[in-house]
Amino acid sequence: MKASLYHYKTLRESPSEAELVSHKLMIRANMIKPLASGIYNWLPLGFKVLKKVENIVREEMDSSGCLEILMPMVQPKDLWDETGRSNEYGPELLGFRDRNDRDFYLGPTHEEVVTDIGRKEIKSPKDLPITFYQIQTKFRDEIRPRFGVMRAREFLMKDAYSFDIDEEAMKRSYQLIRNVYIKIFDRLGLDYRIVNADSGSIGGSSSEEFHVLADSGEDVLAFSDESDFACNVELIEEKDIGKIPGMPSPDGKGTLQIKKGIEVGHIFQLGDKYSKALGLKVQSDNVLKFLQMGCYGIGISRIVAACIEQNYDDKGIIFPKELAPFDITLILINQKNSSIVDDKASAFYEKLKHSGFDVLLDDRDCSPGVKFSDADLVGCPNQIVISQKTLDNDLYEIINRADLSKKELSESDLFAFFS
RNA sequence: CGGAGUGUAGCGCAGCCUGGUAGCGCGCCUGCUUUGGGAGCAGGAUGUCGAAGGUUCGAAUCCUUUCACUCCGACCA
Repeated sequence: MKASLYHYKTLRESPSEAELVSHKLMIRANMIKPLASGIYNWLPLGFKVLKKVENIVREEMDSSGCLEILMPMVQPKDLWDETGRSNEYGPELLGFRDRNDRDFYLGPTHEEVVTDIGRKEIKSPKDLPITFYQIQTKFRDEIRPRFGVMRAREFLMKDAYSFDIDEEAMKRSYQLIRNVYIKIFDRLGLDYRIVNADSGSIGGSSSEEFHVLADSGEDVLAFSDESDFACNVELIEEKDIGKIPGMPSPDGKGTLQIKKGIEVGHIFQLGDKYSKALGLKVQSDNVLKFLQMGCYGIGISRIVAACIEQNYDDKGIIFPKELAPFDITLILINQKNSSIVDDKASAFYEKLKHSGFDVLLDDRDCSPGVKFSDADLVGCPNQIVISQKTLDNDLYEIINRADLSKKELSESDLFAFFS
């Protein structure tokens, strides 16, 4: 992509409403633009990153055998009355009425709809196990949206739902998806923890959350310094929270410490809560059995913000390789007055593209400082400088965004460096 | 919903106290010069001063109402 043709416009100052680092940087990098409280436009650069997260999640879900579907965002209130959640979920449900006086909600989650699909599609134990998932916009009328896309009212989520014949099988499905989640978050390059958590209004017997560790996190996690034990302190009596640091771990291994986390994934063993409420059952061994369900969420848009919370410096975002909007930014110095720089860069750009790299060619007519600053701000992992100086020596200068170290390499060394 | 704050050009802000018809920096447009870490000079465009009502000869400024946005809290797969 040529920067002159891309909507590559950054802000020097962050708007006053932004408080969180990720929110400020996303706005300065022109990734997102607010439309209303908790409702955002995703502009080209931000959308590109969002799609990278989405694609990683999709790839891993697909390869584990989950089946992608797309459920409607608009859901009939009747369905929510069947499970009783139209009351339970409360004012977070944004509803409206159609021209025939039928009530609808904008979907905050899809247990009801997917269970309805289940009772229409799953007729026999032979149809099991099966897991459906979707990547789709959710709407929750949060009491207080904040922190940009971190806690937005409208946001992008991957939600998956497993169906099994009995509890044992359900637990297997749960474990399988738990492992998929581990793969996903490893690939995303995030520092995260899996913690026991409260199931809240989704319900079910047990649930675990995936948290990206960050000081700006809204959740407080307690975990052992020697074992895998970890939990969300929402499970602990408030008066006891202060006593946690230094306490022996409940599993007997190590002592507890506390860190803040951003919840980016949550997996639940739902049991038969929804299958009973909506009558989802099949005949097995001459008896009708309610299906055992699990549900599994990942906050796609939240991950973009959480990733930035974990990867930035005073110059801007430092995207991990898998999420960077571009692999390489080519920075042209004074290309306007040097046709050699211009020609060489164009040829090199094509070559990199053909080698499979996603490259941003910064051919804008502006001073080098602007290009360097913008490249640092949007956080692509590598910058390659092309100037008369480097061309005279037949070298390319490559700058590593993470530590801003510089290296001069010949073209062949450079390709070797990237492969 | 309780508490606090902010709305003035695309962004950041001043002006308001003490009423006199709107300004600064960045950005944007034009031209010339410049080009290795947010360039210089010259010229230029852009505002229903969040909205409505009131007071006044006159309101960005004072009063009332209202809307939006942000922060703290409660809340939150």
